[in-house]
Amino acid sequence: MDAFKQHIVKLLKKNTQINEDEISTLLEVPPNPNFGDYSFPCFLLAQNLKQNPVEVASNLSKYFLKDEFISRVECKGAYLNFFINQAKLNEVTVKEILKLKERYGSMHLKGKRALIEHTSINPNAEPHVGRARNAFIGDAIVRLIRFNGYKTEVHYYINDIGKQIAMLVLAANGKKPKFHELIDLYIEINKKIEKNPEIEKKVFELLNKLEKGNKKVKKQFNDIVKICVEGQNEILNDLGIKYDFFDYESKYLFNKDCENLLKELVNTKKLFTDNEQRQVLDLRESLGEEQGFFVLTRADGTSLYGLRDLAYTIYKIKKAKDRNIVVLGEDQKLYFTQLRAALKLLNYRAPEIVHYSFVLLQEGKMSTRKGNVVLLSEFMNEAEKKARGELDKRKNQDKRLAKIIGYGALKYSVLKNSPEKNVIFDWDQALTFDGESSPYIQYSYARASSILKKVKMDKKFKFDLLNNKYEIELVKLLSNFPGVINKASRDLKPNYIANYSYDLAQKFNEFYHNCPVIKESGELRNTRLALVLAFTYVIQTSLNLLGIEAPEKM
RNA sequence: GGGCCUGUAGCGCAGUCUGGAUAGCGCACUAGCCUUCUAAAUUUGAGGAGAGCUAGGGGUCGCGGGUUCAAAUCCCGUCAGGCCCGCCA
Repeated sequence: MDAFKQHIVKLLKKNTQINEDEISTLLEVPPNPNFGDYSFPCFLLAQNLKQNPVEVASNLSKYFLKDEFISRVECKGAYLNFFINQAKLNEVTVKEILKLKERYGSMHLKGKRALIEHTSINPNAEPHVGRARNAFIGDAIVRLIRFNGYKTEVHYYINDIGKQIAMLVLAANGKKPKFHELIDLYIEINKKIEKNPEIEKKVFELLNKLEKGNKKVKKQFNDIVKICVEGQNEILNDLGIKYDFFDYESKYLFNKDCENLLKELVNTKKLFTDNEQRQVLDLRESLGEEQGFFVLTRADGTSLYGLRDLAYTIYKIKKAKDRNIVVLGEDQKLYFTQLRAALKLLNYRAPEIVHYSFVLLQEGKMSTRKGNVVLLSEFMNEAEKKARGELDKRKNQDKRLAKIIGYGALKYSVLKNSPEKNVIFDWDQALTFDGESSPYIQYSYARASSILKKVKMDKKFKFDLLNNKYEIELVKLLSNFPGVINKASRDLKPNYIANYSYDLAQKFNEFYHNCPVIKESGELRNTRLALVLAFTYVIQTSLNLLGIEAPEKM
């Protein structure tokens, strides 16, 4: 509807002497379609003119005539309501979609490059559903910016030298555990350490040997990390989530990056050694007394996570030409502002950040250490099982379909929520197949596909025939898609797309119910078929952007 | 103690950035419809299934104040939940 809005803005500018940007923000979509498609509130203008707003609206309305884009203008109270030429919108929208197909809605950027790091789960056990939130959001963002034309590389950061790995090395005791056994080992060793803190000393001994380059210890760490990374990746791949680069934290420990970085930081004059012999960056200028200290090394000079991550982030900044994005949990908010401030001292532009809040359980927080988690693999199995059950009821034998539907439901239940909201995990809600869920959306696509398979479309359209409220609302929503993509990409919020795709599916189902296609004939049938086809492109695109497949039959 | 995020119907959410005309949606609940083209069932009727449609009930937009012609939306305060605050990652 952009062309229509621009047109109205121009007309208003001519007649009010207000500048375009201001008109554009004032111009709104009325709450009720009976009030038109666009509405201009005259309160501000009335204030400037020192006149009654209702009179201003009524005077202004005289200047607007019917034209190619506008069918009529009405005033209602202090509002000037514009009704657009629906036949024109139908034609512009449907033709555009049929021309661009699955590219419709893209921002069509050229020659841009983006880097995104997401998931980056600690390699200590199987991921739980809380961690999956990072992967789903990250993957959806990757799909979104790729769709918009960016050449995109996806990174996964592996904290392969942490305390947790040392604990697992100790727990494994020279054996090579299977991936699914790691979580129990991890819980067990945590319990042991809690009972007997002496064991923790051994953990630090291992870490120390590792940092000094002890080959045997290095290999033990590698073995555990490898099992973990492979296991995690298998699960994520099964969900259709892929990475281009796996970046190992150890690389930044063993190469000279951290050392060089410290030298660079000396030049900022903000680096000091505290009275416990740690190297600390003073960020009080931007972050205040409470949170202004960013500790980079231990007393013995070995690096802390912050320093290694700073080195890694700079490496990414140098690779990312246009957009550099990272997805992190809400627990890292303060940490990230420190990182950002440190980068600023060095004149680097910090990555764009997407924070998400934690998934909680009814009984409280999830903790891998304590073992009170819902594992992602468990969630996936349940989702597939439920979908299988539904398919059996319908005597559908398609093997892949259970995953498409089950995993779709699971991803959708995570992605539909705004990332900053805490979510309390609930099996029934997470696995719902009705209402606001991905099977509902997929179903609408399947219905539309089925129509298209049964009849052939002639390209004899007559767009003014799409004139009942179901058709009109469907076209309008389709025409909003590029705007939704734009916003989602600006704010890095896949939930906008999730919410949109549900609205669209709902509008289609209303249309489906009220507007027969196959039963009709001639131009009406053809034009409706074109609308159905346009719908399938858009709904498929939006599902794909969430990492959800759209099946033609279900 | 300090900082950031969240609070909208019994439950789960959208709307808050960019203030605007009766606060939307889903689940659950009540009453209908089913006609297409997904699936299943039936094919006279009746009934069943459904991830389908329509309508209905249900709201102090956490609470208090302020700004404004106009506040769920902006500002201040307050309460509740989540996250963080120097050798974890």
